[in-house]
Amino acid sequence: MTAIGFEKHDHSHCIADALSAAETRCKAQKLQFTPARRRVLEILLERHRAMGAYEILDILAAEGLGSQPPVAYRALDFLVKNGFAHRIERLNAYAACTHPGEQHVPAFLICRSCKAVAETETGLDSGRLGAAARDTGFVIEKVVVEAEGLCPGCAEAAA
Amino acid sequence: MTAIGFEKHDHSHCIADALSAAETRCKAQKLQFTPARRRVLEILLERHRAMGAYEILDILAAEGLGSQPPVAYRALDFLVKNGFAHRIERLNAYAACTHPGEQHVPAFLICRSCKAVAETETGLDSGRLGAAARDTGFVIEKVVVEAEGLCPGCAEAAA
DNA sequence: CATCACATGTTATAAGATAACGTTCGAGGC
DNA sequence: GCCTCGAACGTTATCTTATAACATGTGATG
Ligand SMILES: [Zn+2]
Ligand SMILES: [Zn+2]
Ligand SMILES: [Zn+2]
Ligand SMILES: [Zn+2]
Repeated sequence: MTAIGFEKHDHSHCIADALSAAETRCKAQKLQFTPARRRVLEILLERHRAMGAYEILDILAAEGLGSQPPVAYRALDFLVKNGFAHRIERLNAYAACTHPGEQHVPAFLICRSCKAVAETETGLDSGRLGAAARDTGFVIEKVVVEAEGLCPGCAEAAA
Repeated sequence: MTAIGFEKHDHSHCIADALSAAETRCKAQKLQFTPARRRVLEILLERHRAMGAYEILDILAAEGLGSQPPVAYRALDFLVKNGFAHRIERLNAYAACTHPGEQHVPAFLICRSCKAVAETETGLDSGRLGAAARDTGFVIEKVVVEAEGLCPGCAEAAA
């Protein structure tokens, strides 16, 4: 039982499921799901939270999968580029995507107290931002939407 | 004439206006608008774009206003905390607020080609994100909305 | 087997940010 | 006038995050 998107759930299987789904998709798209890449995704899925590159690197190093920064950054670049994980700008951290494969614009709810991160989604033309872009002629290619605040649990504890 | 929000305008006066407005507000709110803080805001207004802390520090250093990182970071912290400037997560950079004093949630349009940054605004409950937060009981305190793409000028040049 | 693309190993360094500690200086109380 | 306090500042050192650059391995293709 781990907090995911602020809800509890038994996810003894969902790591394996997500990994095998990733494996399948990599095969289909001729992407190389190498041991380091696979292990980094697995780490993100296990922890089910945002993790810094160096935090991940520490784990890889302890397991003999490499000890230099590029090892972690290369794996993360691969995962992010191919939609298996997201970078969370606000935290300089990374988290496994909760609905990989589907085309989507992720948005995050970040608890400033317990550091939990939930992924939800938004549109590329997120409300007024899209309107502003259309007004000015700006062509949006990517949108970062990250909210910071208190998750249900921490909000209750604080009240 | 400088690009502001992707439009051209003569802003020979707007720097001075913004500075005196800041001065007035600081006086009213008993905030100390010290030389370093004032100069950093002025630098951001002059350049009218997002600038890194070290880029600003270089200028301060050349002018004898201090040469160590905390000098720049302290001034920027003050400006951001009090709404005179914004931090742009995606760029690890800072920009003067284009409508200080007014309570608002800034959103940015960032040109990946020419690096221009335009500030617009959005709501705290930005569309689907707000809905997701309400569904889960998450309490949003702050929202980061940053879009990356091509400004009108660069989009045209690329077409 | 030659070649090419891609992944990896490794070293070094760049870029961004903060911790910590002492000093200065002005406003408000005595 | 003097004391005291807090906010700002000066300075040193260090920490975190990220990338440049170059050498090496390896599997697919023709
Ligand atoms: Zn996702
Ligand atoms: Zn929480
Ligand atoms: Zn603003
Ligand atoms: Zn542009």
